[in-house]
Amino acid sequence: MPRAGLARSAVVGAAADLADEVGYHNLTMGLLAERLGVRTPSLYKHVTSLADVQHRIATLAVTQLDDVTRDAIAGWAGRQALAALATAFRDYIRHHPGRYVATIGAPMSGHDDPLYQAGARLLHTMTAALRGYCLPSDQTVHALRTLRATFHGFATLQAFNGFQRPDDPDETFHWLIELIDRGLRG
Amino acid sequence: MPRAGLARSAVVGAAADLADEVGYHNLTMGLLAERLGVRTPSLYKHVTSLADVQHRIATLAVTQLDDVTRDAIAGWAGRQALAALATAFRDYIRHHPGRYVATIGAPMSGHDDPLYQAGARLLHTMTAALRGYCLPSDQTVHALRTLRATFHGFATLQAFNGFQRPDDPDETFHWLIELIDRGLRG
DNA sequence: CAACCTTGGCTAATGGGATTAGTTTTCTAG
DNA sequence: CTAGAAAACTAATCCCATTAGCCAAGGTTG
Repeated sequence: MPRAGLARSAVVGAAADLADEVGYHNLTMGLLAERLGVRTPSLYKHVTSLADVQHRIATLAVTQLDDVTRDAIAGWAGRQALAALATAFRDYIRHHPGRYVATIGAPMSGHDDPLYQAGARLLHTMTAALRGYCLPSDQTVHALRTLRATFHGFATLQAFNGFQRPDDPDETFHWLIELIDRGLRG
Repeated sequence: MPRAGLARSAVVGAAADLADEVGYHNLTMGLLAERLGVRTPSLYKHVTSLADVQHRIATLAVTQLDDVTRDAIAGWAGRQALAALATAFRDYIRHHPGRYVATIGAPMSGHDDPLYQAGARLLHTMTAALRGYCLPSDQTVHALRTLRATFHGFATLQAFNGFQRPDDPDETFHWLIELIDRGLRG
């Protein structure tokens, strides 16, 4: 048998790609093995289970999400930063729907879980994006949660084709950003 | 064999209860059959598949969600209506986490799908809740989508235990309502 | 160079969940 | 009282995750 020369990162990367292509819930060990040119049980030399794969996809996604949002908000403040953050978020989800679904409700073992740490970094980035609004420190938590909830909700609706009417989702998106911007002042 | 005397609605009801108890993704045909005092294959006399059960749970959930929100906003307008709507939404999800998860990304076949129709009724109810803000008609769509996205996002984060910090989610919730209220004026 | 041993792949087998086929029992209408 | 529809049941199939146990590849070490 010629060796496939797999590395864990290659397995996770392929799994993430596959999740984006076929949908997170259709990602199966058999499919992943096929994509890697290997038999299903061989995967268990690199990952411990399907749940493990899913957890790693989630971690990858949150890490990448932090990267792109960090880039996006660089050099902006206030409403510009908010819009940049939201747009980066949405674009990532549009291009990586499977990865994104992996992050929804992904279980975390504790504070030393890489997924937790990636999440903490992302939260930190989002905090930076809000800096321009000069919120009182006791309100930052609420603002962050609001942002998370809003982006998440919008992304989910869009990802699952929740906008049935013909009206342009982009327009709604900008409308939403304006609303939050107004709300964060006042 | 004494007959269990099942009806489709009883099956779906038990499935919804079970989903709330054990978690949507742990709902299995075997578990459902056991709950109903019946063997697994017998269920197929009442529903066509697990996907069918899931779809029916989603429809039930959206219908009930419409009922409770409709009751909640009756007699209120403006910010009161908004708060009543949001609170009803959240309470329902808190009490019925499994049902709620069923609605996330539930596939719909078309405009004659009962799930679609329940969704349309709910949208109608939400429109009524916003009436007090006297929005220009071309903005109603955007406002509705924003509400949906926001509630959905908040509910998801709460359902999946997304609020890691010790700060009170209730406080965030009220903060969020204030923010939207401010945003809807202006 | 050759024995070695770790690594990564394979086949075969197990177990659980969904679903189908075919049979039997219970009601209910006539 | 009986026939036939409705609703259970048992047995069997298929798909997927996972485990057990075997084997080759290829670097390492004397």
